[in-house]
Formats: sequence, structure tokens, C-alpha cells
Amino acid sequence: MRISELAKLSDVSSKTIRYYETIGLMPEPSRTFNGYRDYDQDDLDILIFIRRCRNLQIPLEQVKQLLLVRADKTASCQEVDLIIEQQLVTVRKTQDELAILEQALSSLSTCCQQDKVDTCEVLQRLSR
Amino acid sequence: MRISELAKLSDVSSKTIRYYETIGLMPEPSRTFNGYRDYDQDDLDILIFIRRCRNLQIPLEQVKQLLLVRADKTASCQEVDLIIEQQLVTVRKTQDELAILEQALSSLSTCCQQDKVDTCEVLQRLSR
DNA sequence: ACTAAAGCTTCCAGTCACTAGAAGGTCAAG
DNA sequence: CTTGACCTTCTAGTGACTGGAAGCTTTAGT
Repeated sequence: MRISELAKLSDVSSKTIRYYETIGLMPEPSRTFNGYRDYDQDDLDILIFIRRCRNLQIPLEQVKQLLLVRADKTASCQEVDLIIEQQLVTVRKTQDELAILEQALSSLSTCCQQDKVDTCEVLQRLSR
Repeated sequence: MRISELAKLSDVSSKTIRYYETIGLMPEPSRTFNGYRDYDQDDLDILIFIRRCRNLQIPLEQVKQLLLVRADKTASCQEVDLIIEQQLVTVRKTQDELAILEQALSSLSTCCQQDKVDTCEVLQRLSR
């Protein structure tokens, strides 16, 4: 199939697919006589796998590792567990940070009763 | 004061201070006879303001707007409220997304009981 | 007086994960 | 025969820095 069909089936844009190829995440596909990229079901599987990982915000470098492990049927899946675990730690850390952020912002968002800048509580609290 | 002292007092690196200058966020400081940047208390106030905004993850473009409003004593602080409100919306949206993410990851992180890749539940769930 | 280290300057390149756009080739339908 | 929708490659831009090179100046120690 051509790149636009792969894009549609995988929900990943053609631009992004080509980008994945340049960074060595997607394998180089065969080409039709006119130079168009020609993909098959395997490519689609790989791309869907990548998209799922990206939905989980797993960095491309880690996705690359996962693809390697996935391709090696005899490998242990320890590394898979590790990557998922690391990603979970990252996400939970971000959640904690965002909770603090949300607190700070929502306390700011209700604090300004004035309508002039020189007495604006928000600006004052951001300044000192 | 010189850039490294400003950096220390504001907790923003010298590199970042110069970067803020190039993008027009920090004003161009005067220079001493030998060409070194020379900062004063006003610069420190601005930089601390910027850092607080960045701690709230407010994008630099918005910070620029806030600095303009802050500098204009006669302005209404409506725009300030708007920017804080927008940022709060963004943060809450990210929080919702992360909650879903955390769910997905933690359900994956406990699902693999095997130690071989070809039966690994995680990889299977990421593939199909 | 000499030297070494620290600090300053500018400029260029890299990060991450794309995304936009230019310039040109190919193909099917009307 | 032309129009429009594809496809190709290449370059450059995003946000918010960060790192490093190459070359000044200043300061401290010997």
C-alpha cells in the first residue's frame, strides 16, 4: 500500500511516517517502479505499535528499544517491564508537579478584585 | 551587577538570561567599559517575575504580554486574569490526560507474568 | 612579573517530535 | 490535455533552552 493509505490505517500522518523512517524507527520500505514507498501489513503493525507507545508518551528512543525486543522472540520481557515502569514513574512525577501548579494558578485566578494594574494582586504576587 | 550575580540572585542561568535577551524578553542591559553586561535591581525584578511565570509553566510569549501589562501602570488587569485563566485550563486539561495515561500504564505494568517476549502480555496489548 | 583559573563575550549547533513549505515528478479522471 | 491529487526530496521552523568552541578580561596566587 502507499504512504497515504498506511497513514489513514494507522492514524499517523505521512510526514510523520517519513520522519520515523529517517530516524530509523520505521524500516525502509520497498519502492514501486516509480519510486513511491510500498508498505505491507508488517509495516502497519509496527506503526500501530509505535502510535500506541506514543499515546502513552513513551519517548521514541524507548519505543525503538521496545521494537527491538518485540522483534526478538527469544528475548526476556524484563526490558519491556522496565520501560513501562519508568514511564509510569515519569507520569506520576508530572502529576504531582501539575497538582502543585494547579493549586498555585487557581489561587491566583481568584485573587485579583481590582481592574487596574498598579494594584493587581496577581502581578504583585508574581513580582515579590 | 554582572550576569553571574544576576543568575545567582534570580536562580536563572546566565545562558538563559542571554537567551531571554535575544528573544526580546529581557531588556538589553547597559555595558561596562569592557563590554560585560551590567544589570540593576529592575532587571532582577523582571527576571524573578519571569521565573515565577515559568514555574507556572506560562509560555514565554504569554510572559512577554504580562511584562507589557506590568509595565503599563494604567492598563486594566483583564489580560492578566485571562492569561492565568488560560494557563489553568491548559494545566487541568493536561491533568485529565495524564490521569488516563496513568491508568493505562499502571494496568500494563502489572499485566506481564511471563518472562519471554513471544507471550508477553504488554507487547501483545500494544500490538493489537 | 607571570601564570592559571574563572568569568565574560559571540556564534553555531543540538535537543525532541514533529510540522510546514518549496520545487518538482507521477498518475487517473474528465 | 489539463487539472488536481498524489508522491518525492530538501530545508527550515517550533519552544525553551543547553552545550561547546574560540577568544577576550579579570583576579588570585606564586
